[in-house]
Amino acid sequence: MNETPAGRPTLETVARAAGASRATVSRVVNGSTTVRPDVAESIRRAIADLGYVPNPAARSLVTQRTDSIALILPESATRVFSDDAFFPGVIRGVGEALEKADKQLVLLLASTQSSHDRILRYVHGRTVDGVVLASMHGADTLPEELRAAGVPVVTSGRPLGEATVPFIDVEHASGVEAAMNHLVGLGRRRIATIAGPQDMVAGRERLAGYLTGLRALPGAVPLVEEGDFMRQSGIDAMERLLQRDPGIDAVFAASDLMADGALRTLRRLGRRVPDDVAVIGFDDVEAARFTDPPLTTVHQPIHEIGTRLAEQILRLVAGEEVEASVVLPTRLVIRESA
Amino acid sequence: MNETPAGRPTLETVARAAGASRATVSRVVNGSTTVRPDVAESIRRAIADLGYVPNPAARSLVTQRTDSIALILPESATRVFSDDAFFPGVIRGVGEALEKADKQLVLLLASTQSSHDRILRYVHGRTVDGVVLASMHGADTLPEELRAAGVPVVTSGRPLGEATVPFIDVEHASGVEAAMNHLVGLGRRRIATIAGPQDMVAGRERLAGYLTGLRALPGAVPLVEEGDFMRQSGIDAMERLLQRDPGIDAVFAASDLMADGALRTLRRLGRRVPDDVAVIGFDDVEAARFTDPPLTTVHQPIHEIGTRLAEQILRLVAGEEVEASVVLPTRLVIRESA
DNA sequence: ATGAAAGCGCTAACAG
DNA sequence: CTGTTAGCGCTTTCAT
Repeated sequence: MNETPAGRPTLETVARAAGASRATVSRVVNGSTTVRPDVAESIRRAIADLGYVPNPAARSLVTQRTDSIALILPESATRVFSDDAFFPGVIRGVGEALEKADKQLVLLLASTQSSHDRILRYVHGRTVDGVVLASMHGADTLPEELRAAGVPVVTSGRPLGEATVPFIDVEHASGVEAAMNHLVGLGRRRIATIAGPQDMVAGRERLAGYLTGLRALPGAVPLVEEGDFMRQSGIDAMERLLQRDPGIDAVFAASDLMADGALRTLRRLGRRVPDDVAVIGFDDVEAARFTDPPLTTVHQPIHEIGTRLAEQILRLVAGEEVEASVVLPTRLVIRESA
Repeated sequence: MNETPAGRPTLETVARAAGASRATVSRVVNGSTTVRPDVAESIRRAIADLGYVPNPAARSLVTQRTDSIALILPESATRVFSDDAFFPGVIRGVGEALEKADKQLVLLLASTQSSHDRILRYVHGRTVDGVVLASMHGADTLPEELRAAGVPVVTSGRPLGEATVPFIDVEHASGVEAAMNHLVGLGRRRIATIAGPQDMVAGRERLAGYLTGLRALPGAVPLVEEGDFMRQSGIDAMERLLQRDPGIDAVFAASDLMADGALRTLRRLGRRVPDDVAVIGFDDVEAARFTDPPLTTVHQPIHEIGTRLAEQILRLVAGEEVEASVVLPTRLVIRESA
């Protein structure tokens, strides 16, 4: 059922059909200009007639290129994957940009620790020309190992330690500070935060932004509970926050999902939003427009992160230099919750 | 910066270092048992010392296998991608199952029409051993074209027309019927539905389930508004529904996102859920547990769809037979909204 | 402008 | 159990 009677046509097949040599056909296939127009034309016809498609394996073997890029999503990423629009958005961004460059996207899900090795093997085998790493946790050794393997790498999110590879990130802290200023301007004085995991840069920097922003309020004490960026943790953290200080009049959550969770707890406990408590999130995912009330949030250009990642890795693969880092702006999107 | 001083080690390099022939080294690499233990051992050591990793291109060239599977997400899928947990869930399922089989996942995003051709070329080039197609729209010609190309294919979701390739789907209609029975049992008599797009099987079958379920209510007339599975369309459809019949006491939405939208409209218009209007969704995405009130919904095993898809394509690629279709059960998950 | 020839790194008969 | 020998399909000098 899978037998191809005559086998797929090869360069040789086309060459014979067109009365040319393999080399010339190869030139036509690769768009060389040094082929006589009429010859090129007859070769193109033969290609169409025979339905010839180049064999990428054979091509890679000699060119040492594969024209494909790996996107690695570590465990921490896939865990959040189920209810967060961030990674799907990045995937889309990277995918679309790569498609324009006629490169393939190979998705490597590093769900378990063992897949770490598998990925390294894979990359070592040079099945891809470059790697885009959606790194998240600080302890991640993958960026460095990949770099050591000699593969072009770019990561999403600044690494926690010293950055050894180029990365794309967004202005977490300044976005949060804008949110804090907004709250202060609204007259809020008891501002709490639901922070993200402190082993991720995004979690740390957003918390730093909160602390900085709080300085605009002389004498104000930080009120922090930590979550894991997901909804349930926002629900729980908000409860703890209210227990610690029932007089909270505003809360900044480090993700929209956690902010939504906070909204739920506030509603359950009879607090009106934004009248009693103002709430601001971070991410500006689609769902933030549909919470009740709609969420004021710090927007980050998710799709652009993807396209920039793609852009950078394509440059690196082409042997060009790239900036050590690109940090995209964030901005406050004001909706009814604050 | 990318120059490898000595070039990557090849079979030949290893063979010389271990004092064996290329063939024997190849045997060791591929786990053949017919190699003398001590020889195998010294070869393994040489492999480790040199950091040898097989070149997949060279291997594919001769074996005609690539050990990778493509997952194609058509335009309709990527559009929903931004706020729906369905495709991310399927990707995870497929990815994990493939990882266990030591196969790679190549993600092909068919965002535009032009990418249709690109994909076909890609598949024709045999860069992948098989294809998993997340087909959705009825008019989709891709399944048939891929089949014609002679590549093993399995699709997610029964095709609208005649099924020409094996597929995995869920019991849409019976799940909806269970939801309808539940509503009827609750004493609801004016049951409306927010249907999905009618050019998708999921949309059609869920509507069919509604119509069938309605028959339990003698004399009841269908009340249908169509959405696109996303939140905003649920908001809008619910408004139209209420305009057509303010006395509606229950609504079945063909997706959780649309059900959430309906919840919002109902709340805005002062209807209490479930007291005045009961609401049931479909999908059982994570977000359904966090709507207000939590959504009663028809559960479909998203992750399992992914693993089954992987299982099937691996079978096909291995030359084994597979069932023409696998239809997974759905079940009603009762929460506070109905 | 075109062809001949070499070879990318690997596997798979086939001998031995 | 191991080595020799052919290629897999393509690109790329190097001649012509």
